[in-house]
Amino acid sequence: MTTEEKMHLITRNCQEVLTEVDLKSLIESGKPINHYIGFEISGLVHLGTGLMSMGKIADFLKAGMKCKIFLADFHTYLNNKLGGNWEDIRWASVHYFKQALIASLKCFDIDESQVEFISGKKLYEENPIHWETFMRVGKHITLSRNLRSISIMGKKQGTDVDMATLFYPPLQVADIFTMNVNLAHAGIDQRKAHVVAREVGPAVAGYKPVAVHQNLIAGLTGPEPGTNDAESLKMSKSKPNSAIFVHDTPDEIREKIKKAYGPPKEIEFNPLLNWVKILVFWGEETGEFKVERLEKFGGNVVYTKYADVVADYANEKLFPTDLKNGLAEWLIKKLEPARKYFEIKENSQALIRMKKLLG
RNA sequence: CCAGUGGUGGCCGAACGGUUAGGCGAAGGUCUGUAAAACCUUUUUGAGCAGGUUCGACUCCUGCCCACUGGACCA
Repeated sequence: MTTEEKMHLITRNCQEVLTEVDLKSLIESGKPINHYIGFEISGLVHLGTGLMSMGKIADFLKAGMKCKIFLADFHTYLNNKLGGNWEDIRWASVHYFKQALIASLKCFDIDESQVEFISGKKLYEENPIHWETFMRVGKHITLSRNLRSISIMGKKQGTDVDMATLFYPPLQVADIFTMNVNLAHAGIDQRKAHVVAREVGPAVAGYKPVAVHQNLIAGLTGPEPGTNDAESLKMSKSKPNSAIFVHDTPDEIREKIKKAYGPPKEIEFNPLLNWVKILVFWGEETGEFKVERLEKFGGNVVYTKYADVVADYANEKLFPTDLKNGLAEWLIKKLEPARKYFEIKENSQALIRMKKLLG
C-alpha cells in the first residue's frame, strides 16, 4: 500500500488531522502506528461511537495500524457519570460498553481480536510511570489552560468545577504517553486535550502525537428553536430522540428517523443529509444509497454520488420522507450484526441493566 | 474554624402561615406526503435532612448537611 493510499484511508471522513505533514512523516518512518481512542462509560453507545469511531478504526486497521480502545473508567468516575458509582462504572465498562463496541465492530466485519481493549484501572496499575507522566503534564499546563480544556468533559467553564474536574484533562493527556500512542483519535470535541498533548509532548515524552478528529454526527431533533449553530445540532445521549443506539430495534430506528427534523430543500442544517454524507457515503463522493418509494412519488432510485442526493433534495425531487425511509433501512441493515450480538442472552441482560442504571 | 446569604418538581424560577405561580423540557393531538414551526391538551402538590411551634409550615424556631461570598488561622 502506498503512502498516499494510507493517507487517504486514515484521513477520509475526518474533520481535522493535526497535522497531515506529521502523519505523512509518521507513515513514511515505517514505525508502527499506535492508535488509541478513549470512551467514557457514560451512556448507551450511539452512532457517533458505534458507526463513526468504529468505522474509522476499520479504516485504520486496513492501513495497517495497531488500534487500541481505552475504556476510561476513571475518567467516567471523575466526571461523575453513572452517578459517580465506581462499582457501576466498572460493571458497565466490561459487561455493557465493551460489548456494545464489539457489536459495533461487527458491523464493519471486524473481530474483537483485531483490536486491543484496555481499562483505565488496568493501565494505571500496570504502568506506575503514568503517575509520573501525569505530574509532568501538570508542570506544562497553566490553570487557565486546564480550565479551558474541561469542555472535553462536556462542561462549561465556571460550573461544577471540583478538583476531580481539573485532574481530568491532564490525566487524558498522560494516557496518550503512557500508552505510547502516536496517533490519537477522537471526535472533534476532544481536540483541546489533543492539542495540549501535542504541545507538551516534546517535553514530556519526546514526541508529538498525531491527532485525528472526526465530525460529530448531528442529532436527529435538529437545532434548538432560534439557533442554527453546530453545537445545538450535536447528537446527545441525554436527548432521547436525538440519538440512535447501535442495538436499537428496526422499529425504534424507523420511529426515531420518522420523528427527525427534516426541512425540505434545507441542505445546510439537516441531520438526515449529514448522516447520508458521513455514515452512508463515509465522506466519499461516490457510494450507494437506495431509496424505495411509490411510483407516484418518483419510484425507486439508487444514488451513487452524494452530490446527486443533495441536488435532488435541494430541488425537491427527493422528498424528506423518502430520504428518511432510505436512511432508516440503510441503518437497519448496517446495524444488523450489532443487534444480533445483543440477542445473546448475557448481552441483552446487560443492556437491560445498563438502561436501568441510567434511569 | 467564624460570619453573611442561599438550598423549591427533569431543568430554570416567583410568591405566600392555610386555596394549582410561570417558563423550559417531555408526552399526546390538529395541520401539512416527513419532521420543524404554529395551535390545542397533558405533565394530577413539590420544598436539603432531623426535630419543634401552630388548628395548619415551603413560609416561623433549633440543630445538622451542602453551596456561594467574605474573614480568621498559617507551625
